[in-house]
Amino acid sequence: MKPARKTKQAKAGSRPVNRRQSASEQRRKAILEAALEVFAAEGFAAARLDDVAAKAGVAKGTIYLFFEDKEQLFEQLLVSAIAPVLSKVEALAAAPSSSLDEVLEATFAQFRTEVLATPRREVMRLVLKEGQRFPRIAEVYHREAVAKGLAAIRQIAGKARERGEITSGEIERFPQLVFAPLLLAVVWEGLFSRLEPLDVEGLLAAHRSLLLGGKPRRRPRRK
Amino acid sequence: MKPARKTKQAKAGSRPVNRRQSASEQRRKAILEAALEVFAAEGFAAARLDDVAAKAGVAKGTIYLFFEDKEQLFEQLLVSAIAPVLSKVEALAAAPSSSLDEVLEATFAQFRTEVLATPRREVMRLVLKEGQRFPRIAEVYHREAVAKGLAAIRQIAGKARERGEITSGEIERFPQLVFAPLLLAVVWEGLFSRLEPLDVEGLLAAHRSLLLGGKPRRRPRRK
Amino acid sequence: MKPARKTKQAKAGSRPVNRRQSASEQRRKAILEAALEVFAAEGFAAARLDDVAAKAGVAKGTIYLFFEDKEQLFEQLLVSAIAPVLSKVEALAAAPSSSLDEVLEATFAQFRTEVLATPRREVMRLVLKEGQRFPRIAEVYHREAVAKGLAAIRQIAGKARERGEITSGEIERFPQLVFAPLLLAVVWEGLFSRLEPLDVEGLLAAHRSLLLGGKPRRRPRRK
Amino acid sequence: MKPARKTKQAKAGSRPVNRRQSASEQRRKAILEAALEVFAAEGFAAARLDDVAAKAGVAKGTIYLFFEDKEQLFEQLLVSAIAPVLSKVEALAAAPSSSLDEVLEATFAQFRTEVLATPRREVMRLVLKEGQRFPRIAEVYHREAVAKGLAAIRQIAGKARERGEITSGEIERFPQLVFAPLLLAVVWEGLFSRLEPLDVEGLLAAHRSLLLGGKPRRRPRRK
DNA sequence: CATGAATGAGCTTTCATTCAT
DNA sequence: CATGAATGAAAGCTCATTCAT
Repeated sequence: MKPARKTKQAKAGSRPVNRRQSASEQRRKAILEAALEVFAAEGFAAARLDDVAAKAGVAKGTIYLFFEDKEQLFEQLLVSAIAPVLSKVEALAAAPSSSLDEVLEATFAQFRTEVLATPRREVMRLVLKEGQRFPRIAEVYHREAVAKGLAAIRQIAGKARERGEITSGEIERFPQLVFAPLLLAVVWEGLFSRLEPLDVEGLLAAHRSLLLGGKPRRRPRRK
Repeated sequence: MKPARKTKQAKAGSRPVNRRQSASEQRRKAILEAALEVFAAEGFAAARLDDVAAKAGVAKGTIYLFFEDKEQLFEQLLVSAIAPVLSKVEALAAAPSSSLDEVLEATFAQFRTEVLATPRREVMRLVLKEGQRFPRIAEVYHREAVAKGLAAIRQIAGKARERGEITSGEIERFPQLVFAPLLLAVVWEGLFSRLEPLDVEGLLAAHRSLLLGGKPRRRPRRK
Repeated sequence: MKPARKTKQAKAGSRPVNRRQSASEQRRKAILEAALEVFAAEGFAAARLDDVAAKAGVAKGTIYLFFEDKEQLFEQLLVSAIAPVLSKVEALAAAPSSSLDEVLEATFAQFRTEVLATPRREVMRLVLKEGQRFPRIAEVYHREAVAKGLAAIRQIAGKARERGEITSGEIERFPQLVFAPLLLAVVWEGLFSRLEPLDVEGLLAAHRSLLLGGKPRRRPRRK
Repeated sequence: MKPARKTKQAKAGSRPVNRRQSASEQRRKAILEAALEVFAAEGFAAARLDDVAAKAGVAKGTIYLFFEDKEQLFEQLLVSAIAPVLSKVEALAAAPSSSLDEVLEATFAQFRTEVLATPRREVMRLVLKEGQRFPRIAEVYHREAVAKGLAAIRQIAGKARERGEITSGEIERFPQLVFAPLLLAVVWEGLFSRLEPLDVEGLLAAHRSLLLGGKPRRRPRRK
């Protein structure tokens, strides 16, 4: 709660103040980015703030101008990274006409490009790794990402059943089943891709096929 | 890899030697058990060998009679815990006649009773959490558990397809899809069950239904 | 010793300069006052210049416009606080006619109102606490306060002996004996008054009685 | 509460155990002695545990085997040093026949040899310096030393008055007056003896003289 | 002049590892 | 073999001091 973005003069638009603000904001961002890298590589306990500072190009003490302590840095890092995820998935859920297969394909594709291929995948891994020791993080992730994602899947599956695209209610009762292979992909890429690469696109296509009762309508584009 | 398991001569030796060995082996077991508890609760970096020693009822120095250092203890702990898992799954795979649904039900049930309900679930979580930082562990887990498990699933799915129980080859190409909800269950129980309990049995029943193309033959027993 | 008190031209200068000077002087005073509070509460080493700046209502950097560093601030604070004490005691010593008892009563009363009841008591405590680590402070205090005070006491006692009010030369040889209970009062109030309140007025009255050989002439006014 | 002097086998009197115990006790003593030196020289806040460890001839971590943290070390140091002071003064008070002057002379002499000339004088100074920031220390010092000392003085003065050696009740009402020059001596030697040596023996002799109404019976031995 | 963000040396504390007993 | 006291490197955090604005 220290550098509480003093918005005074925000309207006057005076350059120096803005420059200051954005410089401060840039520093904060740099620290968060560096922290994500280091925490992702080492885990919370083994991460050294020295490394974070070095990677961010600031002095050790500077971190403490923005964050109370190591734990706060960690939590704020994850919380701030988790929050903005939801919107797009919910947008997909709200999209009216598309078939279930199309929605799933779009969703899975988005997951691959927006999560698996970006630093966000590290955020997800960190939640997996440290969520048990940082209940607040597990809560936030559940509230902001998991609950909303599952609700969206339920909604999508409900519409699909109404349209007759699927018959059983399994997905509505256990929307986690739709997500499970995404989780597996994140974990696999972190642990085993070096030993046995995983064709995530193929995996998710096959998953869609299963979800639709073995009758996929669209072929996935091979890369 | 120093004190390389002087086990498995239990029957051959003279009594006093055996007693010594078994006393030593008990100590080793006690340390490994304590280590699993502590590592599971704290993660590798935050775990203190003081706590391991206290929980195991030995002096701190004793740990170093059995293990080179903290890292060796951790790796041997996981390696020794991973090894014995495989046999039963492979036995299931080899069982000739049963239907796919039956094999899956038995496998999932076994996973629930043998992994989810036992300390082995902590082993799996530790692999998830620390596998990236301990490539050797990821390797062992992949070789001993993942690869064998996937091979077994492939084999089972192959037989089922030959028998016409399923038509598509998705499962054979991506046996990970069969395993994904198990992974999800392990993760969910660690992170979210406090916030939103998960009916694992129901989840896995629904999963089986999906894998079979939406036509399950057996109803899961509700508890 | 850098910004050496540009005071005492208050009357001669042109107005704007004066206003500037007095604004600067006010800042300096504010810093010194804040510093006294903080140093008194925490001691030199534990005092934080952040707190001083906040209490003084200036930025941290401003302190360095007036003082070279923390140590200079501390020394100048004490030196400036010690200097002005002497005059009044010396005035008392010079007062010709009054009896020893009267002079002592006046002196002790003055000590109670001018030191014990004011922030100056903190100055004295700080000298006690930090004088050993800051020899310059001990020197200044000795030169400006102790030596002059003892000389005054000697002078007073000399006159009293000439007048026959006292017979022995103890006080002249050890004027510290006159001062000792004052010191004790300062220390006691800092450490023990919470546990066992001290009637300082009574103490000093009794002390006067002893100094006069057990024959006090005036009764102290009870408050 | 860590090294809780495990007295097991205390009776068996086996050498090794005793040696161990005394080795541990010696270490503890060494740390306490070193700590007294360092704290006395620097004050609590400025003292570095590195220095304490070096002076004690142990590693930094060793301090933490005996004391929870810096503050505990400081408090235990003072508390343990304060406790044993009382006995001798109380013994003097109980001594039946001696004249007040004799008792005072013995007491003051003892103070000079047992406090002023020993490290105990640093203990007293530390209480003066840090008692305000460590109320527990002020309490202990008040309870163990001050209160008992004052009670003893009161008792002695009472007997003296019964015997007609003194007439007034000042000392009984304010026994602090007897102690004040001792306090002054401790402070003076710490701050000013370099600038102006103090003949403590003479001071205390003169003080005795004043306390007795100006009629001392015994001449102090000049050194 | 005044500011306060930034710095980094320095301190306390922890804990894996060693080794005399 | 087993112990656990001792070690000291390493890490988190503070705060006097600086300097661009």
